[in-house]
Amino acid sequence: MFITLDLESEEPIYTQLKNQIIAGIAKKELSPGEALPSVRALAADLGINLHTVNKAYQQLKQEGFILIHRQKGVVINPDGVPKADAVYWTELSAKIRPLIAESVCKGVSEAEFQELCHQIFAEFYQ
Amino acid sequence: MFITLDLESEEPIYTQLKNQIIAGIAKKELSPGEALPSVRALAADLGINLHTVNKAYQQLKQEGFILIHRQKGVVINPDGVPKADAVYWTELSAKIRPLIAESVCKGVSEAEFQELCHQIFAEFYQ
DNA sequence: TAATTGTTATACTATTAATATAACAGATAA
DNA sequence: TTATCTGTTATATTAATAGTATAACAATTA
Repeated sequence: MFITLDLESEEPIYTQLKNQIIAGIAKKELSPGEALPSVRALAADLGINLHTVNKAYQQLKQEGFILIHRQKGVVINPDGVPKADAVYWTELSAKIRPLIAESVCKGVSEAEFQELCHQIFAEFYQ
Repeated sequence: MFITLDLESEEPIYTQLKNQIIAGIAKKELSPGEALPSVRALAADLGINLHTVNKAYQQLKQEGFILIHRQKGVVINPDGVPKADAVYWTELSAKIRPLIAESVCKGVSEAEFQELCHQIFAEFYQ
């Protein structure tokens, strides 16, 4: 599980970190129960601050991706990630809608959009 | 063309404004060449500051959705919105990828995801 | 001449992102 | 016992962004 950060990006560091861990779980590079580095170890490894890693971990915990034991450390949720519920579908729609609106304006067909999504799904099913 | 803002939202006001104008173009509620309110008029109408509207307009201009004539006002691009190019496809992928990664983690199948996209596309082709 | 247009400039408040230290409490290893 | 490591909490600072508030400018139009 490699993590690469773009410190010049407009995307906050903690968001990049969150998304890469989520991608790692989706690609099964990270398995349920598997340990993640401590906040201090990962911060040192990535050359960033302890609190930036902690912010990413706290949000991942809040969303059910990981568990944090006070003295044992951080692990990928052994029970798996909570399944999509109605709230998640609503939030997902709200995130995708502006992307589709812009695509429609720019002449992207539904088939082209679906093909792009298909290719991205394939990245997670290797 | 109705615009509704959620001043409590974490989404910046100028972003909400941008997205609703883009959605208006996608739904053909706004046609090429059609005039938009002046920055002052729209700001007064929405109860927000002139500069917030101006920021949205400037970004829409930068991305080719609208034209701004110094004394004539603001119009939807009469030549239509620039078609998707390689850069746009790359940016679109980067925005969709984390959404798909999270969906995969939460047990959403590709078919379910595609169906959601299909329904959203349908909103723009009524 | 007066009003309206986009534009620019300055200033201020509030929030967020990121960093820097420091300390605490509980568990574990020497 | 002591030292170390864990997540956690607290405080402080810097930088950037979002939003607002005025004010003024230049060009067009009524």
